[in-house]
Amino acid sequence: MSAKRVTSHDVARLAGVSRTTVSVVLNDVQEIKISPATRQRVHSAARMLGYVPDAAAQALVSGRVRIIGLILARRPDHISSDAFIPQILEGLLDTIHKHDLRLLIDIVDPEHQEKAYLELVRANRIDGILLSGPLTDDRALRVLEKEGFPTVIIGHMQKSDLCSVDVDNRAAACLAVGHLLEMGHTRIACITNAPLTYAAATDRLGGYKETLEKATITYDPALVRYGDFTVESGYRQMCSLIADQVPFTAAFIASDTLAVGAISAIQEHSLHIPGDIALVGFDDLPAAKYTKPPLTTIRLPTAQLASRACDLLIRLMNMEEPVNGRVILDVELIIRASSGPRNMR
Amino acid sequence: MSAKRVTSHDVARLAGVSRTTVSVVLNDVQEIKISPATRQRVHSAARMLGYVPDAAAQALVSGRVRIIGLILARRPDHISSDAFIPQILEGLLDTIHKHDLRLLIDIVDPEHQEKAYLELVRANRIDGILLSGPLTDDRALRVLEKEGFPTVIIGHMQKSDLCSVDVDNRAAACLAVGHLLEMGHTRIACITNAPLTYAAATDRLGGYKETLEKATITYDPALVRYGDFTVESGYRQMCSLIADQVPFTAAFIASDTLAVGAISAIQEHSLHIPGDIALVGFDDLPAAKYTKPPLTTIRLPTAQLASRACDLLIRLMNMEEPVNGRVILDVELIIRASSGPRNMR
DNA sequence: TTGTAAGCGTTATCAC
DNA sequence: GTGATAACGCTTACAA
Repeated sequence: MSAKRVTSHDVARLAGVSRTTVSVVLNDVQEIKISPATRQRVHSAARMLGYVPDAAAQALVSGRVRIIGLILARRPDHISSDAFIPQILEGLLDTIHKHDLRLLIDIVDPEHQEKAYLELVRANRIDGILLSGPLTDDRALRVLEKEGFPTVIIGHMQKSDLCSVDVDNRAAACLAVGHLLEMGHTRIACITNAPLTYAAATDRLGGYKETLEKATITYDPALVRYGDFTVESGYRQMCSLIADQVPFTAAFIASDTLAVGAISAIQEHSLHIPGDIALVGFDDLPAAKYTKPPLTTIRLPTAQLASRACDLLIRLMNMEEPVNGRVILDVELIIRASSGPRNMR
Repeated sequence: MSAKRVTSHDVARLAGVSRTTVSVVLNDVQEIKISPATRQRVHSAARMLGYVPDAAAQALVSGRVRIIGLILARRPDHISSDAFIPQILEGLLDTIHKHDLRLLIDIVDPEHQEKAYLELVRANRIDGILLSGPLTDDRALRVLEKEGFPTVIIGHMQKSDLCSVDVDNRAAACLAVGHLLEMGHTRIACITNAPLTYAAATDRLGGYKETLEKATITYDPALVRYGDFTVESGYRQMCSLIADQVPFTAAFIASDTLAVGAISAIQEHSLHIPGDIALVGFDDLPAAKYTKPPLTTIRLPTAQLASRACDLLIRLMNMEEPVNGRVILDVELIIRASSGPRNMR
């Protein structure tokens, strides 16, 4: 069936040297001087045979597998439409390739994340973990933290000293709502991206409240709805807002996904965006540019988040104590047509 | 730093047995009878110590790493907005988990795919390969084919006997264009999803031509444009079609991504969809449901494609010669508002 | 400078 | 039934 494996032994024999020499030459060990001639012979023998060292053998002896584990905590029914996953991958792959690492990916249900990654670690399948998603601070994670296993969170986790790379969701929400204030709106509704058990949802709602307070606008719970990740929930909650007849001229939708649903709801009620209701979303998903009208939103630097997290992780893996275990990246307000000035009717 | 690794030795000692017994018990080797009492002792010792066998050691001795490699051939600048990636992952993960496998993912530039996966194979990092994307039939791939390394293509590759799971792009295009014919259109434009060097693009264009021919409509090259994966190219090519003033009342856009751009172009020219130009897309991306108007399109069973490919691969890995090396899955025409009947002006 | 030998943690083959 | 012992392919002291 498949051709017999080429081992360092074969290379050694062809080059007329010992396996040690092969290893030394190919790993470019500086301490040991090898004559250029031998070096050359080894290299060409290796190339000729198409020799690639066995990863398992290397791992067994070195204790490192050169694989990073990316654990995505996602609800199973939301994976297929998760626009962040490709962005995270994009951010990761450059760095990973540059360091000659590989990426092992696993998606776990946030409800039962527990052992998924602990087993990866225990089996020595990965040298470090990148975590993304709505994480609960579970036992497994605390074990890793205590053991000092290289771990970086893309996003945030409460009550944890693990390294993380995140945006300031609260400040970002302030930016979004502040923009609506500037456009002259004072009755601003809010639909959260998720239930408040999710930290990001709480933070974004917190930013919303804070901005209103600063502008001495009383917080009105009647203008707030709680979303649930999906387009449908955006649609539903916007319908609910409109149906309640509590007047508002703008809305901060803490997720573009939900905003798409909200737009649909608004237009079904024959209301105009931004004339009747101005909209600001959150995330700047690829789709945001192509909604009708294009959606003003907060751009999340997802790829950079991932790439910075990866850098941090690699430093942890190399035992260089990271200078800064908590990185906060800036977001950007992307102004498009959905957030026009208040309609002067 | 991190706690010392728990080995089978530790488990053996705690259970008061030999390492062999530990291995036999934990791997549930049927041929060797172990007394229930010892069995029990081993299990509880393992659980107590949190023992997980070292993957590298297992791999070294068994020759299998229990990892599947997913190679995505993608242009680097298109990764972040590739809506297929999450769908593929979704299709894969169930099967992978069920078989206690892991997923190693790598994204390679289609231009320089060559060695990326060959090295993974040579280093024994993966037991099988899943390939997705516009593949060129490169040398590396032919080597793997000759060696009989378990490989399955999600999609299609010309001149290759590798296993694959795909849709019939030509038939799918026929479905799309046929629908437009049924709606009374006879002047139907076409924008391909990609340059014709990509097999899927050729096939879809072929289906377009075939359907017209069957309806005895002469193929008019002036109505055909060649897209290039991006929203922008969809926009540009639709502008070009409109600018040329060759009359048409409908268009088959062989990718939803491009269709989004095309919609934008049409509306910028103050034309109405479907009144002035009816549209059918291809792929049924998550966004298709939320364009304005919602996009009629061909639903690609991406997740199933991936999951079937994974099944096939696992059978290959287990040396069970697959019954059927070429699987073709059905597509579905999703009729939404963008493909209304011809405007009776 | 190069080769010899030990050991990484597991599984598999045997005697016991 | 159970326990030594030999592989798997590599790296790395250490010896030559």
